[in-house]
Amino acid sequence: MDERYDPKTIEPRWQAAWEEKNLFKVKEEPGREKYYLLEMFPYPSGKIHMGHVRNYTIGDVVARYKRLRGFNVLHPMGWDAFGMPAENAAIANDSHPARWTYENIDNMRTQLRRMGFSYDWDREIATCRPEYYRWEQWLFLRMYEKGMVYRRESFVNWCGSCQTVLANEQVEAGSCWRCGRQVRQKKLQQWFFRITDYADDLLRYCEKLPGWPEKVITMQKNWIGKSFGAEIRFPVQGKDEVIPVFTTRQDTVFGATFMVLAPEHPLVASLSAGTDQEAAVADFVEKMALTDRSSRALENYEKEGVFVGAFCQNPMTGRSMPIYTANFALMEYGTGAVMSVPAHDQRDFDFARKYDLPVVAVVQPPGKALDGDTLQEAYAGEGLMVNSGRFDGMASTDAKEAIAEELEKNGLGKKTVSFRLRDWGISRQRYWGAPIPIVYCEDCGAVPVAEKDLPVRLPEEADLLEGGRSPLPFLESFVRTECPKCGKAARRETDTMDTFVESSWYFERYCSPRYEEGIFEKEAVDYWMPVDQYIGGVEHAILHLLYSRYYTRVLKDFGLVRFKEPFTRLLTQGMVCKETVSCPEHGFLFPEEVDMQGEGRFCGKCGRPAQVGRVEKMSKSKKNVIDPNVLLDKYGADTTRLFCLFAAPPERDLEWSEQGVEGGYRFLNRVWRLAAGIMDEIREAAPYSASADALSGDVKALYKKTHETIRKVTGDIEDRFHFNTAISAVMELVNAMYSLWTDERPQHWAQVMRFALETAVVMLSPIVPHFAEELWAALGREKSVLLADWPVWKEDALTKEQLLIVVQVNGKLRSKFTVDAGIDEPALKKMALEDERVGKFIGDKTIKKVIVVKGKLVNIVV
RNA sequence: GCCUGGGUGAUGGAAUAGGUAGACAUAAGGGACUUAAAAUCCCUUGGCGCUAAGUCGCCGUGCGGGUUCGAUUCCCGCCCCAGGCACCA
Repeated sequence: MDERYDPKTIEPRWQAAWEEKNLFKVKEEPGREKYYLLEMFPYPSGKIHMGHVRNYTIGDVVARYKRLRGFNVLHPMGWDAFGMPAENAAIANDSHPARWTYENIDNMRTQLRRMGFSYDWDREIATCRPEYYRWEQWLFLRMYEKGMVYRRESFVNWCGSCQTVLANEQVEAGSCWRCGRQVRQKKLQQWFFRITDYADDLLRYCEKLPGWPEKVITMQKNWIGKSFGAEIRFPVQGKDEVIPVFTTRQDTVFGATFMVLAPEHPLVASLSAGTDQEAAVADFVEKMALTDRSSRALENYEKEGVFVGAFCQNPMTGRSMPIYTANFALMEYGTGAVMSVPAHDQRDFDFARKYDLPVVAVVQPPGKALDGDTLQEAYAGEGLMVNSGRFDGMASTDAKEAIAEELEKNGLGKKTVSFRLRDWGISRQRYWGAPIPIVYCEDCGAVPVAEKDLPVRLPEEADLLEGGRSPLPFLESFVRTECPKCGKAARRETDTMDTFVESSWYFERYCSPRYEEGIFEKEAVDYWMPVDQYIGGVEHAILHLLYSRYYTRVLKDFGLVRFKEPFTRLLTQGMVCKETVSCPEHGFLFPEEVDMQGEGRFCGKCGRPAQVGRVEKMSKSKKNVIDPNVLLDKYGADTTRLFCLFAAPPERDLEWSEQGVEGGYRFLNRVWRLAAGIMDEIREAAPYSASADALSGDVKALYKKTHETIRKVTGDIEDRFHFNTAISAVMELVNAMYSLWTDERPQHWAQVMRFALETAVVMLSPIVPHFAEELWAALGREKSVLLADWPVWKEDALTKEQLLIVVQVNGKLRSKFTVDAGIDEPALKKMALEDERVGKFIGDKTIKKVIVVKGKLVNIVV
């Protein structure tokens, strides 16, 4: 073998060899146990970043490990290829979203190949291809038939000068990010998936995802947000109208002194019509329409509202309650109307004090009398009922139940639950997405496209219009069609689907990515799914994962899959972080713009001292990024992979460190030097596999250490994915081999060294695959290390003849000694008590108790 | 405000079931090799104190309590950092 470790020559060679022998290509093998390992597929933004490198390295290690354990491993990769950045880039570069996307895919695929990941590239998919999204459209039609999709009016952020919708992150301080014009809320007809029908099921199954991180489960639960309460009906005075409200505090209904409606509530306009409040209400509603949602939801947003000019009646007290419309009421939650109980809700309290509305306390904390007129803040806790008619004196928790019953009995309301989760709006007034397969006919209305006419192709010849507007509504060749029902001239839907739809089922498509007869091949999905291990960033903990869980339920309802939960185990890896460096004049600096002089940092542009800022997530805007290509050029893929795994356990944040990378590179060189140095002597030796008893001294110790390392590494990878400690265990083994690499050649030296080295190579192979292949071949192995077996430790090689015993006095470490493993408890106790150093601490005190932990420790209590 | 993590040497991190705190690595220092440097190999390195030498003493896992023979680990209260949600009635 070569004297020098040279990743530049060995890495491309092994990548080519794997590809040539199709080593990562898999198919269903019904008799063999499968393992589906999936990493979240990337958006093809142009370049792989360190976050991808880390995510896919973790996944690749698990995939390769499971393969060595004998599993039939599915490990695919593809592209989440629709979405807005392609449109923005197309405008910026005067290009086309399709061209931009496909070029990026080619570029990123090349980068991923350079990393040596074990993907079955034959299964690659790009969601922007019609062969993919046609099945999304097909499922949309099935869902439409079943009423799982519907259309209604909903608000979007709208820029009047760009004539386009804006995503929330494109609204900057209430104005369009591109032209600066004030954004307004515009009502549009949009398509929705009825995800709320599954809210309860999605919530209930949160308890049945033991392989998911606790924090993701709680995030999902909170997002679904189930709350128990009651719907109460408030009649409007002098009109034949009723305002239903949802409340979780029906026990406080006697304290409801006014009503608040969301500005978008239909009754706001109708109730104020003809009153002297009409103009004021209209102004207020218009003002709210100009305020974008995100700033309306800000914490210290001042509560404001106007009286709508009408009153309703508290069904329990008969009290006349003024009706207001206010900014803090949300149309999307509950019924869009709030019964306001200022004494027991802080928002209502703030509002009541501002507009001088009556405050009536109806729940009193234990041993305290509340007075609505002098109250300083709302009391939201439990207590005793007062001012509540026949419920007075009852505990408020009991009153909740009793009042709900009373309301139900009198037809004034009922117990109910409400969810925070809303239906999933999937319409995007955008070009670069999957067309929604609907046609609008003057006579028949919205009509689904016939199945035989799928896919509805996105016309790639279209160019974006000024301001980034979608060209689809203006593209006659696309829009003009015939009604599938009556054949008359009709117009196509020009909205496209939210890209979260594509990513909600791609993992199922991977099972049979080229299948043309249906959304997927039943046998393939039945064999591979569900995903055994899913790995990705925590930023997708809510939406992507919730949508995928929902979509899988829909597929199950259609009998297309047999399971409800797509991902058995989930790992959310931490972020990749780095310190920021900024210059007082030039702002944030890229690492290559910083001059390092010892500890000092200077701006590469003006030479002034630069500020070293906090360690933060790598991002282009903070310029604290490292280009993986630079690492690949300098150190190679194996070192890059090793660093990502060694510097931190996967779920924690990883702090970039050039020295850490150097350290990884140094370790590989160290192993290489050892292997090259002893290769001639061990090449012909058979790896030692007989009993440890036939060995002695350091050779025996190394043999045992090797078995211990196998156990440690296997446990770390199998149970916890703690690659950092697995690697450190191999480092220890290598250090042990170094200390045996002297001029001495005791008996069995070559066999044991070979065994240790070979074991280390196999265990390192998931982590640094090219490196491992090279050493494996140098050891004379003809087949790829991918086809090797994961090493197995021998229990009898782990047994120790000598044990280190720790002696404590009153819990403090005072002495240690080694004993024969066979020693019995009384003898051990005796040895501990007779120990000289222990004696010093016992002195003439009386021994109260002696605790013996077998094989480990003796604690003497005096 | 609510919910989740987390806080351990100079640094990244280890301690898997309550049992030797600091594995492994980085950085630093020393030595060997070299004309020299780099690379490499070996050694030292939590803090304080004492010593001729240490299998020496004391302190030490954010802070304050508790449980226990024994707590980085379990319980209670608090502080700080990161992430998520946030007028959800």
